[in-house]
Amino acid sequence: MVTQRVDDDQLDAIFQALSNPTRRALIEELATGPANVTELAEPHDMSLAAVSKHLQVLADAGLIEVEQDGRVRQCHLEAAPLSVAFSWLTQYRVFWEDRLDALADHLEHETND
Amino acid sequence: MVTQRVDDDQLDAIFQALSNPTRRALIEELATGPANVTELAEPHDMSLAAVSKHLQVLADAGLIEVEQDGRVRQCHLEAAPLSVAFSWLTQYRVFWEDRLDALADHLEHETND
DNA sequence: CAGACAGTTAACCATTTAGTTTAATATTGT
DNA sequence: ACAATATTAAACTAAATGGTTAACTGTCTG
Repeated sequence: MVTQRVDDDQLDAIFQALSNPTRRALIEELATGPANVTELAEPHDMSLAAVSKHLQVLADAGLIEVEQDGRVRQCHLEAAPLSVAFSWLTQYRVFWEDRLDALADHLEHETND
Repeated sequence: MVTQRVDDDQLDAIFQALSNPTRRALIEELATGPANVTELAEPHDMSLAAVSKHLQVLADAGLIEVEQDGRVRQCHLEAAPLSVAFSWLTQYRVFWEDRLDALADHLEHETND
């Protein structure tokens, strides 16, 4: 098993990038396939410049890659950083699954009152 | 299967809370068991007030619960919000696993140059 | 009761964030 | 060359963040 050395700065950037609904929506859109900036901006109720900045944040966190093709920029999702965030959370998975199981049990035995 | 309806605000708060290294460290500490504010603050190179504010952020995001016992506050980790963040990432798991597999394959075939 | 202890609140400050609008840059089609 | 297209950059603003110190509140103990 590959133990990845993940530094705080990377996790900061990834979670920070994920903490905004517009950026999460952009990720959701990009999960269906690559798209350029104008396409990505279209459904959002803000200026193109604002979306461009959000994409910059995602790119800085490594969550997307942008490649220029003439005058359009094609953006695509990058897998690795999402899995880094996932890995961090996985550390605590056993903990929370136990707790949620316990909660479920508790609620089950409580249904008769 | 339980499809949980998770609103943007909750995900905002959870990912925002996770985007700071001090707060992630606090979660790591609390994963080993409950602790009070003074105990949690001790290893951190900042004022108690600063740690108190970080704990408030975690509590607002639902990531911890605080119960007062005399003059000490015992904090403990809450399972549900971590699993909410996990669930959001899981949506894209198939996507990124495919990508990472493809990358691994690619690197494997590239080792001979 | 006086003082120590545990912690929060308030007021402040510097920096970052999320948005705006208005240029500026590069590319493409006529 | 010219105008349209795609996008970033710059300059600005309001609000949020992460920290400080100092004051305050509540609880325990001698």
